[in-house]
Amino acid sequence: MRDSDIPAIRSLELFREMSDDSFAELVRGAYVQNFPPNMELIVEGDPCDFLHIVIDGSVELFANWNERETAMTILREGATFILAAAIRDAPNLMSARTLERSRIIMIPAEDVRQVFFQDHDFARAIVQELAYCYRGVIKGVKGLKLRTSIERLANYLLKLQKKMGGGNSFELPIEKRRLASVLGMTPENLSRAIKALRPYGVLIEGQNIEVTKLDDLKGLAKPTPLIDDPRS
Amino acid sequence: MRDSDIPAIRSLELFREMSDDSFAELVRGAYVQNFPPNMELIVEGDPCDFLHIVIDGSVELFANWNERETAMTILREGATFILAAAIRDAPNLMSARTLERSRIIMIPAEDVRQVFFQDHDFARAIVQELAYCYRGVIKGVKGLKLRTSIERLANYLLKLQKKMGGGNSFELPIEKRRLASVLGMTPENLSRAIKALRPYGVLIEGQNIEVTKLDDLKGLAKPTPLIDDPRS
DNA sequence: GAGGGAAATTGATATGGATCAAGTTGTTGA
DNA sequence: TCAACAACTTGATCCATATCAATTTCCCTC
Repeated sequence: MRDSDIPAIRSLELFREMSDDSFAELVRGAYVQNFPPNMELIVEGDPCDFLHIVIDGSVELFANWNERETAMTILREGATFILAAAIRDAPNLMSARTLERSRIIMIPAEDVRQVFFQDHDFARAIVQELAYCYRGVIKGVKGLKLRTSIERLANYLLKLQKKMGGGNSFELPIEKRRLASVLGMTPENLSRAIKALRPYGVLIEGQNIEVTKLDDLKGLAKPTPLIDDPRS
Repeated sequence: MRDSDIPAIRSLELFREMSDDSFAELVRGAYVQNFPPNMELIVEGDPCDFLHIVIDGSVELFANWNERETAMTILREGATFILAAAIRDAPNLMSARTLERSRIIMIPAEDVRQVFFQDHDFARAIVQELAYCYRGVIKGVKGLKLRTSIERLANYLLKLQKKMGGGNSFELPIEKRRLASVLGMTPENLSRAIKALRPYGVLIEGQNIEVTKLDDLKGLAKPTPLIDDPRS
């Protein structure tokens, strides 16, 4: 690991409050690596040896069953993954691949469990992070079971629009076929869903998104913090 | 709380390893109560004041959006709920209602956070429990996104059969309409799915289930520990 | 700047699952 | 014991979404 990485890591929520000693111990055993796009970092079913953290780039978590595949989520800088498996010393439930050139920290799961006991603040941070992830998945299930695919798309766009600063023009950060999979639909259907949002002021051309009639879109999407606010 | 409740609580995984002092502190502030069937224990969106644990009976976690409702899961003795919300001091993402007469412990969330810091073993148990719940939800999402409703039903039956001792005759522990909702389908569709499993040796009449050709059913269900094993 | 390959779109069609409308069975409580 | 109500089932139909096939667009590489 380069020394220049350390401040960025230290400033992550997971490590911000812990003691210098504990942090040093975690860093000692950690690897930081650059991966090319489309690199499989971990495979579903394999034992979990490292807690991973995305420093830069993006990573797709996905799962397979019976020849089928689905994207579970897309992670960006600051996100941790495989925390639950690392804590339980259990096999990974999801695979992970980079979507672009990405920089990843890998901390031995054993070290994480170790430092968890030594450092109250780290323990608190871990449990907060885990609870945060849990709630994120619950929100995802609620979206899947309670909404149609068009409603999910509409809410995704609203969330993205907010994240991108609230303007009415912004960029789609991922390929459409991956977005389709995350939202639980086929690429073909996403295309049609996009067209179906035209009357609500949504225009998507390539990666460019324009959202004019925000209120109309909200009227369709009916966003609620209990599904759509990642904090909360 | 009755003194006679204490041993049962102490023997739960969450409290088994902790010190007597810490346990006493938790118990001091806790309530144990019997609730009638169909009682709303908590409401989605409300602040979370208590960690709940089912001692006896069963509880349905469910969620609503836009006039629609879905069952997220059914909990039985030993299960905790609203742990993540309690830890994050965040609003409940799900509502809960009893399905039958049930006995529930309620521990003030504040006490849980307090004792988390005092007692390493409790902290470890909390984090294990939370990671367990997280992985449970992930498995649920995988089932929802990767399987058809008939495949979900088939896997549900295989899991239940195993849980009930492995015989080829056992009872459905919940109403079909709730099972339908948990599995992400309508009651009408569950009826048809049940009929569609006849050729695979499944016969369900009322609450009675008979599973003859296990191998055929497994051939259809293709169970995997990465979705269907609650431990793992 | 042309060629090739992947991604995206479009149209046609199939299908899983939802909805609606009766029935039927089952349960409960007076 | 029976009335009343809820749960379940069944059939008919509808709708959302998947699938299949054919282009078209985009992007990357040479």
